[in-house]
Amino acid sequence: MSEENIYTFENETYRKTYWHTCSHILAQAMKRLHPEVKLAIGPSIDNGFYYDFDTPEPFSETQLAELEAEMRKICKEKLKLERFELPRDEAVKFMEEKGEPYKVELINDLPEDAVISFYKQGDFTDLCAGPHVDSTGRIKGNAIKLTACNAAYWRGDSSRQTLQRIYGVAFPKKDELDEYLQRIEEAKKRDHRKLGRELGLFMLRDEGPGFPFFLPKGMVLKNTLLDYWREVHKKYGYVEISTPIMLNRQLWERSGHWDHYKNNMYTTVIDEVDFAVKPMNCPGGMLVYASEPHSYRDLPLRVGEIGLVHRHELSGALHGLFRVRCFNQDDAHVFMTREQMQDVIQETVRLFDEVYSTFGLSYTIELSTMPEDHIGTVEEWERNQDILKAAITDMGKDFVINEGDGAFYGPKLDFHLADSLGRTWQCGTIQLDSQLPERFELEYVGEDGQKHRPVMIHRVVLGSIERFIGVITEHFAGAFPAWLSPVQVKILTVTDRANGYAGEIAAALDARGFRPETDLRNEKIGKKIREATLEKIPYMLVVGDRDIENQTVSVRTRGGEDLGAMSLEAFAALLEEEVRTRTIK
RNA sequence: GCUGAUGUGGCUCAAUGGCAGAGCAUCUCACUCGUAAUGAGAAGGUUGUGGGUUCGAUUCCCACCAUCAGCUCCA
Repeated sequence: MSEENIYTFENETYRKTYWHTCSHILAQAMKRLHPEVKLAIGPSIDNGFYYDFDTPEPFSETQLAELEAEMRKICKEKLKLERFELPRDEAVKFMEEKGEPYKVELINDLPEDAVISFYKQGDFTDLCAGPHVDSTGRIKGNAIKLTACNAAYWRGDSSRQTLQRIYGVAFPKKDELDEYLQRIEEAKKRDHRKLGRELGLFMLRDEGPGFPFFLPKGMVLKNTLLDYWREVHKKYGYVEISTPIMLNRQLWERSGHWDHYKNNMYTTVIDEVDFAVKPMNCPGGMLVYASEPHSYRDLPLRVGEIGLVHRHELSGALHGLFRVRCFNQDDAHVFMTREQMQDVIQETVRLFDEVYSTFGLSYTIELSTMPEDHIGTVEEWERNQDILKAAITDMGKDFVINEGDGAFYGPKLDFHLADSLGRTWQCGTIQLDSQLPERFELEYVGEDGQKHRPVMIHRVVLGSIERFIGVITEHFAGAFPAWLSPVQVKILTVTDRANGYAGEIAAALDARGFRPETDLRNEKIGKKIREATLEKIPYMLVVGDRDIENQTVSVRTRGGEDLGAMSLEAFAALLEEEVRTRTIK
């Protein structure tokens, strides 16, 4: 294989190495221009690289441009990257002499047996495990772009000092960099916050930060989504309940939420009793289960709830519909025997697959394990983690482990979907829980006539309905499939002589359960088409004298395709089929 | 919550220490038109909120609120 082929960006390992070297070049440029700045750490990341620096002031755009220029210079200098190792005490001394306290801390925290390696390029040396490309000349200087400078905590710990993180991207060719930047620009156009306003789906106001308002069209979308949700869940044997939005403190103490999450809960006092607005639906669900005796014959018992929950998220974390303080969870609790656990988990994953594929969404799975702050024994946790792992492994699914990120009551499988910029958002989750049944003393009567304790899963597919709407808005760039589209057909009149006919068409479509709208304005047809297209309405029916005479509608799609004149019957059949099969176009 | 940036009609964006402007949207009038923007006119603003500096603040300063990017968090 030739060298050209080894050093290809298609190869993820090489790409990461390339970016890693870029971060060292950035640090070297920084040291040349600002010798007083302390170095922290600079890895490659999924889509580029960054380096954290300790400096009192953030870097201005001008300074970033200067750094970029210096980086280009370093690339041209073709400095060899040379690796060497030092014993721990010498490594510490080396970095102390260089006046790099962060590096000293990193070295000191390395495990006893760690190999402590450095990379030297010209006059610059950095602590680094590597690997790196062999020379700074490998890096294409004019395809490097420093994209942002933002604050980040030293070692990700919010109680420690704030560093300045400089982000960058780099490619082997200038064209590829331009293409990448172009793609980011394009992606911004499908931002659900922008589309949400343009399409009249939802709004956010200063009067209620993090509390979204749904507008008429957004409400149609939401309700259509919920209709679909109910249809799927009915098929999988779920029943639906609704539990109160506020419950007393005693209940939250019993569930453990008061101890673990009080700071994120909205509370109030009613008749001198503390109440909390629910941040989760489960305690209410426990009460429903416990309200009557259950037989093993009833299990697994699948109980769904579209529950409105409130959580006091940090102001800085709010983000359109992706991160809000009040949202609807498509929650469900499945109560079962221990023997049923694997089957129920797999059945749930199949349900997830069915739902996500309806939207053409792909996901990644994370298995989150026992957090420090947990209830239940370690053995119980490990047993439950193993069950989750076995269930998805058996289905041939890949997953990554997210150590210590489980819910306080149990391990979970999280299903992440990506937004327009490739940022991933947790939507679905399956949480295995044997703690709450214990705390709420849930029981069922077994075949043996004795009382037993069930186990349960907490699960959401869409996650937060609000977040899911945000995700699919970006996924479809606002051009929802016809079955979901708030307006499915817009009837556009050529002249006002067609207004009556347009009204009849609309009424006929409405009677068949479609969602039509008319545009009877005294405007040119070109303008009406343009606006309906921008509204991303799947079908436009142009009606004029000719159509009245022939009793037809002239069909155009939002994609600009002219399907020609056809009878209303023919069009309705076409749309009906598309809606029935939930076709994605 | 932390660091930084931003906040001007419904929307997108100008401008200035001295009368706040455009396009789109809205309303009115004319045009009755066949597949991505017809023309003319009108109306619409205490420049996020509250203080301060100044003869005068939308502009400069401070605080707060919200938004944006990132960090942290996300049961």
